[in-house]
Amino acid sequence: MTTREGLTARQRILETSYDLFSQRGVRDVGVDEIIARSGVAKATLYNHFPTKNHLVLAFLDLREERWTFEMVETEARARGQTPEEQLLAIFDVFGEWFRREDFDGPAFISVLLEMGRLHPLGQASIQHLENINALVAGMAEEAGLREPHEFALSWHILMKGSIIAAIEGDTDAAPRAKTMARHLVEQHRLTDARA
Amino acid sequence: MTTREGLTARQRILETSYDLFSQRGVRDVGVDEIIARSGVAKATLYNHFPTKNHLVLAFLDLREERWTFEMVETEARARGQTPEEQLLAIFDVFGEWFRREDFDGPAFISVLLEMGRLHPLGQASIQHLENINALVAGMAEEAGLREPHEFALSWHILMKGSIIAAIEGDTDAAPRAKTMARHLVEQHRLTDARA
DNA sequence: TCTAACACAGACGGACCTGTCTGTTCAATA
DNA sequence: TATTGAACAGACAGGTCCGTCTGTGTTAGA
Repeated sequence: MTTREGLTARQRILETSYDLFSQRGVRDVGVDEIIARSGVAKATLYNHFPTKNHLVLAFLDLREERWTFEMVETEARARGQTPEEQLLAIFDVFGEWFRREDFDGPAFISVLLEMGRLHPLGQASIQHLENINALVAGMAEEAGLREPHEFALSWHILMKGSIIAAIEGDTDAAPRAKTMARHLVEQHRLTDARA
Repeated sequence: MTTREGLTARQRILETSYDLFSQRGVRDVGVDEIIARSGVAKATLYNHFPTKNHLVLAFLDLREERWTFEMVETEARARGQTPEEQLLAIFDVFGEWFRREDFDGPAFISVLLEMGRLHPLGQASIQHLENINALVAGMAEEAGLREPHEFALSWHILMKGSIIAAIEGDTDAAPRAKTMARHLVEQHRLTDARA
């Protein structure tokens, strides 16, 4: 089952796909390149993933696990003492992500724009984006903010906008978004008077 | 030079490309489809545009003319009495754009994500996005806001974020962004006390 | 030792892509 | 009328892509 490096063929395929898809997009990377790079036979790939679309779906799931949950949620929760601070820490995590030399860009948004919202992969991406929304809404609820769902939708605009800005080259997109995010939190605090 | 419908071959090619590229992205549409749809010979297309990339560049220029200037700038300026109102009116224009049945999504961001920031088409898209930034900065200057360039970068985050949210399905992304935009304006007003 | 499951290697078909090429038609102009 | 430039029509080459297929090797367990 396992070969050199202690990874199964399926794992090697998925790891290679993760790297290539993240860096260059799902349309620019063909199965032949994935096969060559992961040192796997074509039949093996198609044994584990019936079509390329299935492989992309597996990639998106893995992306959610690593990016949404391990990088964004776990890191943000670890950096803040209070739920409010944890929310704001998302943009500190973003700031470091934006500056990494291997900054890979937004997988869900890229797939959504590449494939369109009607395509199955676009639909899957929308679902993953909604999961991010639910995550933010949950943290807003923990922070005792009012209208956590509406809050999350606005918050997510800041997240997505700052990511695109970072790709464009704005290296300070994260602190910029964080400032706006702070005002949004203030607007949603129950104890605060409404503007 | 001109044929039926009074359009030159070049114009027909560009109009067809505009519709197809806007709706489905530059990677999903091949030159054969553009030829068939615009009723033009292949040699004619390659007479006017040396490569497909040249055609995409012409599309991006046309997009800037129609979307950035005619739709966003002109409409926003027409709807507001004061420069501040004109800035905020951008999100009213967005609100109507998002709800149009032929809402076509963000061309510059899509091409940037599809091709990558190093590709010539990605570079061209970044340039067009920076032109939007300059436009916003100019309007901020007219409104007498402090730090118009920094303001524009934050403002643009709201624009881009709301567009992605709209594609995702958030039909109220525009008013949501407008609320945050209003607070951003307040933060940059000279006459206002800082927080 | 034999067998069954898995993985490797790579050819192949059919569809698509971009860009080039040949040849024809048509309209304006000299 | 003759010519010239532009566009039409479509075959074609060279490449890529996805997915199928055949055949070989390797490993684990009965």
